[in-house]
Amino acid sequence: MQQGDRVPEAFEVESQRTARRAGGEPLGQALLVRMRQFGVARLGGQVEHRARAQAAVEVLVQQHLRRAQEECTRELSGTARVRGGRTALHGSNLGLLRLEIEPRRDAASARWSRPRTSTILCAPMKSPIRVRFAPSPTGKLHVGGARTALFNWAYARGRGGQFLLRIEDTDPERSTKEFETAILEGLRWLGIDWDEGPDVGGPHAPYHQRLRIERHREYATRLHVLGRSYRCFCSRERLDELSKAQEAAKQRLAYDGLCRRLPQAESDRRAADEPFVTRFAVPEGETRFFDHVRGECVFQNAEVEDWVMVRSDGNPTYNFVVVCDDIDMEITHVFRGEEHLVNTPKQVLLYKAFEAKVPEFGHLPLMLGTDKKKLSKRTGDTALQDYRDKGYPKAAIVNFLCLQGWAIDGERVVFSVDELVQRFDIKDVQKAGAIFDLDKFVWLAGEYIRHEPLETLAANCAPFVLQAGLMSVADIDARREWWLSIVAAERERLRTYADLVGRMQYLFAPDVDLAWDAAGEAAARKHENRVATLSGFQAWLAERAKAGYDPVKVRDEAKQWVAAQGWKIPQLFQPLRLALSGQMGGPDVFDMIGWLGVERSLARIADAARRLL
RNA sequence: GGCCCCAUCGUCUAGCCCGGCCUAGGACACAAGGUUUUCAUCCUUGCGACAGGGGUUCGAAUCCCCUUGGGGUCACCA
Repeated sequence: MQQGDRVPEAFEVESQRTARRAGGEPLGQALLVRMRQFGVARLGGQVEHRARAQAAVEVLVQQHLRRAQEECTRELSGTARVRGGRTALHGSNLGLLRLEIEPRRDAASARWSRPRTSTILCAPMKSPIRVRFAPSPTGKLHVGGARTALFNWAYARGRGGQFLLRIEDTDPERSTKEFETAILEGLRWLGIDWDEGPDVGGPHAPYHQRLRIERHREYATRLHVLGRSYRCFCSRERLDELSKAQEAAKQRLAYDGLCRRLPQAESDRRAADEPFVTRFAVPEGETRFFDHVRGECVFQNAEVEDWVMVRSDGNPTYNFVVVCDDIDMEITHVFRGEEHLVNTPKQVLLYKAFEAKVPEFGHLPLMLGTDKKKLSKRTGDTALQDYRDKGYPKAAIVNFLCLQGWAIDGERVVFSVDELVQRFDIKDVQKAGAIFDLDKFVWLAGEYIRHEPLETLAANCAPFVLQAGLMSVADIDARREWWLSIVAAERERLRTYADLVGRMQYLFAPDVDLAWDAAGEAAARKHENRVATLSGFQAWLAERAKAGYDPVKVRDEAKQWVAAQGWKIPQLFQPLRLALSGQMGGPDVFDMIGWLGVERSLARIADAARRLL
């Protein structure tokens, strides 16, 4: 698992939730659970909340036992029961937990293990889990990136770890401050916060990769001194020819290592007046690493080329700096998109060259377009901003993004961010790529809208109505009741906040020659006596409204009146709906009359009667 | 093409690691019906999958192998 060659000294900590998410309840001292039984493994964990301690510890122990089993199948087999978990958490810094390990059969020897008990020592500690999201400000925040950030964040928050943000702006050509700001803003909008980052600082500042260049150079020098890298003087031309020849010979495309064989003296001499890049000298053998999504991964080093570490202009490349920064920032878990899987052996080799602890990885499945290829602009909106601008509720976006590659339990679809944090585990993410299911996204957005408190919904819709120029802030304030009743009536038809604009546009249109949609007009025209009913109703309403207009009363009376005329309900209502709104569907027509006012309604009915002849 | 990854309803997924509770569960979409002044919501029902082939086993969606299919990646970009 961990390099496949040793059992880690202590496992990374798992915890229930961070203090800040504990819903205002008082928290106990953060405790580390350390177990030293079984002769082979120590299991670590962190527990925070007293009331939850028992359950938390139990979960931890189960999880860690399971991992320990994978780690050393022969030595360890069993499930643990935790007793007396509370004793560990009486506000003291130290505590003891007793474990009972049930007997279990060892598959290899077919022998039963002895039932055992074990004691765990608990001591406070800083959570060692540190994850990061490292976007490159060369474009808007991609929804896939947003999901990666979300998973990293949830992982950290769910177990008392730290989440940091680092801006990978080492490509000066394409990086812009605007994109950087937009990305930060987008993440924050989603509800993601970071413990360390470019704007909030932190003990490992700076968090702009570009500003860490001196540090990167130190690392590069160190590697050079170690003899793990070498200068390469090969010209572009030679490299081009090389790959052309390799392609023709159907060989793999890779640097052939010519300069690796250069004597040191010659390399030093040529370095004085010739341009060169620095390549990493990939050793022989194979490289293993643990991936929480895919399990143990093995790559043959022979397949990894001597990649360029430092460019001819002296700037290090991505694969190099990402490792330097992750080492410096003490990153313990690297969760990122699957496209980075093939970069991983290069990076692992670097960690080893620096004799640094290799983090655990987790390569998230790609988000696919309808063409089953990596989600691109060709097959739909890819930027988080696009969905935000279209008025998708952010909780729906978060929820939906998580659903791409992860499921809370297979039954439930709608869940909150809190639940995500509580339940998310990297090991539960799907290995296969997920096609971005827009239909489901739209449905989910509607689901959130339908459950939002009315005031909140109205506030969320308002910017779109404002932007469309339908109303001003002053209008909304002045006609608050009116505005809210419209939102309330339309909500079940909304899938995005922006949908409201189209739904209520008719209220602001002129009363003559209102735009009609085809389906609505067709529905109205299929009634032979449409003009008669409309005109009849117009007269009735004009008369009736003299006594004041109350939708509830008028609705009842109108229905009776329609029945008395011997008409069928749709004969009046379909043309009437068209007359008022120009649309086929919509809220109750008497509500519409209320919103429009009797005066304007009568005008529209008269106009429709004329147009429907 | 080399290397790597993946494979359950049309789509998102549960189950797979630790084989029997699976005549494979949920959700979206679709279809039918009900409620309704329409649209929508809501409710009920239906349709619908373990890629194929070999093993291992008393038993495989679950473990192993092969085939097929899909994807990723092969920059002095991140």
